[in-house]
Amino acid sequence: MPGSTPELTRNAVDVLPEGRLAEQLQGERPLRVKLGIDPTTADIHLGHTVVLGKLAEFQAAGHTVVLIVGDFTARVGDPSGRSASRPVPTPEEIEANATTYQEQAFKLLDPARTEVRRNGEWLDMRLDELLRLMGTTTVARLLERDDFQKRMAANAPIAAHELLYPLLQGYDSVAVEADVELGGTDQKFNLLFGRDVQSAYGRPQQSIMTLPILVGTDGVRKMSKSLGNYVGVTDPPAEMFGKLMSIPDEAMDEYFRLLLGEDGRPPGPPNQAKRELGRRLVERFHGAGAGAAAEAAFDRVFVERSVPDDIPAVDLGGYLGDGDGAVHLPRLLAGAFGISSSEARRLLAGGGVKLDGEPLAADPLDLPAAALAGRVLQVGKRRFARLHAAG
RNA sequence: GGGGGAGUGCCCGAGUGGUUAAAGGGGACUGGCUGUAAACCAGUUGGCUCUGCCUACAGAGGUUCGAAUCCUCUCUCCCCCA
Repeated sequence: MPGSTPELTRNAVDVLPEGRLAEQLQGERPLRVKLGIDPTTADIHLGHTVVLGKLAEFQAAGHTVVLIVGDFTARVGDPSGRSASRPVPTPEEIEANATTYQEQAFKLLDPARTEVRRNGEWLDMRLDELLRLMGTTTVARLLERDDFQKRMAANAPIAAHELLYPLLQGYDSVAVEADVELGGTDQKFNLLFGRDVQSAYGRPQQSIMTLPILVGTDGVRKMSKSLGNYVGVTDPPAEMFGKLMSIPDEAMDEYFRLLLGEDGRPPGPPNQAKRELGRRLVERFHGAGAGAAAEAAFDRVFVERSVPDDIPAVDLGGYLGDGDGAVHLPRLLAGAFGISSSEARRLLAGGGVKLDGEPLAADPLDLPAAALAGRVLQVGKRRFARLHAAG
């Protein structure tokens, strides 16, 4: 099969066992390359796309991608990198997420060369089958992983079912006859464990490849929805561009390398490089032309300090006081921006609220609707609302 | 099953009867500077019909003029023994 080892292993951290992938690539048969994603949150973010991008490379080389949507494993919760058991999403949430995941994954993957499977197909097994699966390993093996060692050292709980996670993920590999499995570096234990499960079931063992974990927009912690430092692949262009502009300079090299396949960030002023990063990633997810448009919109707001094109409209009608035609600002701000009215008061007092670009005093908390209608209310640098007269 | 320890605001963590909406740190937000970077400076960080009121220190009840702090029961977690 085509696809040279050096190309396909670019950016990889571990490719194990040594030399195995190269052998597999010598074969005649397209490889079955597996990735499992648990639909525990609604969005795929750029961090996931590091691995998805690698899968796309395998596809381009003629191999088959097996994307496993972990509708069943989502109920267990992957302990990887976790210092606590995670909250379990409801079946409805899992189902909703599972659907959008496929859509989002196809922003990078070729649907024609992707086999999408849900692991509920085979993991919802009889107890005797589960016992057989559990019998393939030992408690010591399951506990030897780092995250558990840390939890034990910290006296943090480990739920019994969490122990099963690697077995279940490994069984996925048996079920789909995976030749290769990809994952983040935090998946190394699970991926290697899959090999043991495969061999216990008399199947050929997969090789594994781990890829670096992308740092979030804060430049410190890994990108994750729950940490709020993520860029979602479905984020609107302006938001995506803006988030990318806010990453620390130090993170740029990594973004260029892992997301764009470059050797690092281009030379020149950091600001220019970051703009290029933003443009190119927006193009990738929103199509040609979207990048330049997002950049232009960004400049209007942050360089020219003017108001973005499409901002939400707020009808003053719902905020009028008792008959006197006055609008209570805290309530208006609360309704328009989804903050509490107490927070709105604080922002007013701190000079964080503007009307048509002019700071709004906290002194009169009630303003006549006539003084607000048609004007633009702004909180901080990036939250806007256009006010409309009642009616 | 027996014994011991612990549960505080977004997170960590101080506080063991009274000026405690609760020290300190982190994070976040706002303002300044700027490249929506970093660093730095300043402010804010429970809610509301906001010179006041309400809710809050796992939950419920109780003692007290007054409780996060004392008592009882419940729930959850950790450790040791079995």
